[in-house]
Amino acid sequence: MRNAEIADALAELGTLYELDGADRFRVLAYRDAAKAIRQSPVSVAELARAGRATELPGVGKTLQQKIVDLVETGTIPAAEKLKAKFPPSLVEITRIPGMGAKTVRRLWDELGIATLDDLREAAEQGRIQKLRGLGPKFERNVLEALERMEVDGAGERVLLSEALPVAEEIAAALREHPAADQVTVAGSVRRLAETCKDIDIIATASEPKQLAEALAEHELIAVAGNPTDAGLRATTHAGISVDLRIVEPDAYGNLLQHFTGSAAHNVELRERAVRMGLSVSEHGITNTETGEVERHAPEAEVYERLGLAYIEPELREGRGEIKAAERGELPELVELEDVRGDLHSHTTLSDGKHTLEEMAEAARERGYEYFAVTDHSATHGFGNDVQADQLLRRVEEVRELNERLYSDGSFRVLAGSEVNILPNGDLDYPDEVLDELDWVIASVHTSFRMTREKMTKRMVAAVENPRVNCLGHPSGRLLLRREPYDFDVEAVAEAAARSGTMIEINGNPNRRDLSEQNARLAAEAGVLICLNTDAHQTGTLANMRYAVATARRAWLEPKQIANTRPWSEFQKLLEAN
DNA sequence: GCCGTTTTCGGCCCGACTGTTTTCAGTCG
Repeated sequence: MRNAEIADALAELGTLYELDGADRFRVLAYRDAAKAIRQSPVSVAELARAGRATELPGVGKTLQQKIVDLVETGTIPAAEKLKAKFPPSLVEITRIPGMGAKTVRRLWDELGIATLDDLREAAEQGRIQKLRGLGPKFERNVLEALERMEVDGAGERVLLSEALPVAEEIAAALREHPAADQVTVAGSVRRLAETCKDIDIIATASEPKQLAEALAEHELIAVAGNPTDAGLRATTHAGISVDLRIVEPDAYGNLLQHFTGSAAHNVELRERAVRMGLSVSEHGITNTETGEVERHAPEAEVYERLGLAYIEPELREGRGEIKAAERGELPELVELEDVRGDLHSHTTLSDGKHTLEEMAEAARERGYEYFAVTDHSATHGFGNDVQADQLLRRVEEVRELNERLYSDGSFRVLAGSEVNILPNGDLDYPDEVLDELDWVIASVHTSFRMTREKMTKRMVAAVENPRVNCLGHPSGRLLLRREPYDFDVEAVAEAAARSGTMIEINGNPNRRDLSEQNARLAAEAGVLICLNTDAHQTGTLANMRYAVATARRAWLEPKQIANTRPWSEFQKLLEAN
């Protein structure tokens, strides 16, 4: 059973308990545990079977047992009991914005509302507003929320690559406005998360309301609320909501810290503050004894006041960064400027849009020292396959190009291939063809639905193949679209560490694969990570920023990443393998 | 239900907003 399924079951059980009127902290415990399970890089089902699920933060003995029950029988007894008491469709209703478990329970008790259809009917008939504490406005909001849920996926998450350019464009426009002072993108966009629910922008301004009005009039904004001195809430034409908050300059750091999050990070930070006799909020830090409030214009002062080293936004996920900051043991994170080469790209030979020379020149212009072209291999299909004789001609073309354009030695192109890993773990070129290449990436492109055991064996075989330099997009996931295939990340990482095979973080913003959790696990296992774009045209070589973002969120330092090395050292890595 | 340089029991972040209320509960981020 997958981590996501276990997490879903526990989150549902938490909501069932909430409907049953359980203590809110108990409910919170189920939600926190579900989140930790969802984020775990290793199989929680296996952990629980081994009695080790309690190693996860927020999972104790009770939940350990419930996970075992779930994995072995497919259900949790407590959940079955509660589902006999309430229709499980009540859990659906709690997903409507503004409808919590308390309200849903009342509607069930007093009006017998069990489904979304029941709810719509009751609202349309005006039966909800007759209940004490729920008026006509609430009823109207329910109907509007139901409509929004049907019309489009309003409020759904979008890829960072959709949110980030919009956030940057809006922030830049606001900065230009004469009323603006400071403008910073906060929230999950600033943390460079994989996906974002909305865009948060923090600002100070001489004329706050004018700045809010400027946002309302921005060409990307489709719908805007009421501009005030406090800011504005708006929605772009693409359906992304944008929240602008304007504050006094002296508390700018407090507000930025608060709205950068994450929620988990802030909770941990504030719990620590409470132990120090302090109370942290977006308005400042209050001394609980004296009631005195300190405000901080620079964000770093917030961390300093709490006795912590400055924590980079990408690390603020409640994954141990506060303890590390306390001990001065935060990593020196890799930066985009550290990257000296890109080792996964496609050209017109397979499914790319630009030629070998166009791609090479674009890579050189980005300041790289080395660049690998890795078109798809013989069994790729879609009419994009490259047969062995074509590949060997490509090797000649690369040699000729290096000689013609890059003979001064400051830049070189590696002749490579992205070779398919066949279901049995073999590669789809003969060894003597692979021996002609400078660089081999091995990736899974077919037969995703193998058992965990078979898929693990398949990938371990590829990683242990002495002709393979690097494993490509290891999980096969597509963010918001396709789940990763099932394999044992730990086993593959151990095999890669043993055999000196690199594993890539694919910077395609749909992939970000290795994920940040898996990249951290692999690097800790001793795997050398490679940051690649998988660019299919010159423009997407810029996706290196997303590979770096994932690496930073995985706590990676330059030394853990192969292609931060200058060519002379990278070359030695290739020779050693 | 979890967890421990204040605790194995008694705590568990903080504030804004909304819609309904005469002081607040519920929901959200």
